[in-house]
Amino acid sequence: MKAEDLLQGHIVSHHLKITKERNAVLRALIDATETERHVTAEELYQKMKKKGSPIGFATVYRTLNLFCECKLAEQRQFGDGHARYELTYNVGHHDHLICTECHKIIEFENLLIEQQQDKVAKKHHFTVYSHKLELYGLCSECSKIQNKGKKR
Amino acid sequence: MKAEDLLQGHIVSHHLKITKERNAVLRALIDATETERHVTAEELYQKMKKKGSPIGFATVYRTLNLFCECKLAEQRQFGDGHARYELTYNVGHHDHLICTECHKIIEFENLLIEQQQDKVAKKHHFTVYSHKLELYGLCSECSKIQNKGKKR
DNA sequence: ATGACTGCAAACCTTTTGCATAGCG
DNA sequence: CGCTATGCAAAAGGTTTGCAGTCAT
Repeated sequence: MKAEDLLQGHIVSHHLKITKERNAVLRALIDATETERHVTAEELYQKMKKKGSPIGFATVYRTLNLFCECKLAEQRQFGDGHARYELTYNVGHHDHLICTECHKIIEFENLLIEQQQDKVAKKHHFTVYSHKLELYGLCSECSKIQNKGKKR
Repeated sequence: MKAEDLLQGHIVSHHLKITKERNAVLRALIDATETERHVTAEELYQKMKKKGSPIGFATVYRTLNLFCECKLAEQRQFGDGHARYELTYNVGHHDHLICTECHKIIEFENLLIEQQQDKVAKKHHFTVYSHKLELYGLCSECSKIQNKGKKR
């Protein structure tokens, strides 16, 4: 089942409507997945403007919220005041390494960590539905640059 | 070295000034540590108003930012649109379990997770300076209520 | 006295909402 | 047709900033 189908199913079952705007946002989000992956509403807005399918800002936000509701996408806050959206459908869970210098984002998975999280949750009698793990620091390149600066 | 001394040191070395407002915010933040621990600017503002040391909103924010700069406190975003501040000085690192229903926040530490994080960082040649791990779900009490509701 | 700090209100910025119009089903 | 979606602009909500006056050093 493709992302498009999940969206269509959700739309049909909730008596919503398929529109060219919703399709366009989904396509833009899928495109973004190939490259940056974590996109802001503004970035999507600009992308679609350039691509010749201009769309209102409000519609971008409304559409992204719709996507989040049907679990097609997830919203994340990396702390710069801009919400970022990420396609999650058919993508395994993963966490993030974030370079505070060049803003590069690397994804990773670690089973052992997930297992420990379950243990912690159980210990506190929590029913955990989701989690976020973010490591902030310098990527390999930015570490090098930093070190150069420090020598003498 | 106490938190007050750290602040004073930072203030003196940066040619800033010790004021009753800054002292009051620090005291309010220390007080909060005993109970809720993760406080919003608004909560501090209200707390200080009630305590008879009213303060401007802008000053609360400016002071909290100052605290973050000198590593006395940290800002966190738990996703409800309110930045929360937490005293970090002399407090070991910890992560958070967050109840999405009653907003209870439980802190925990897990060495194994930290070790795995180091491994992941090393694998990607990252120099990690900080991290956030947040588990979202229902606390024991809210889980119970939820279950009750589900039983026809 | 000098320069930093405060309070107030206005400005900011991102996100949401109201309303009239357009368009899917 | 009926009802939802869109676009625009205005509103909202949290945080920051400018300014004139106050206060620490």
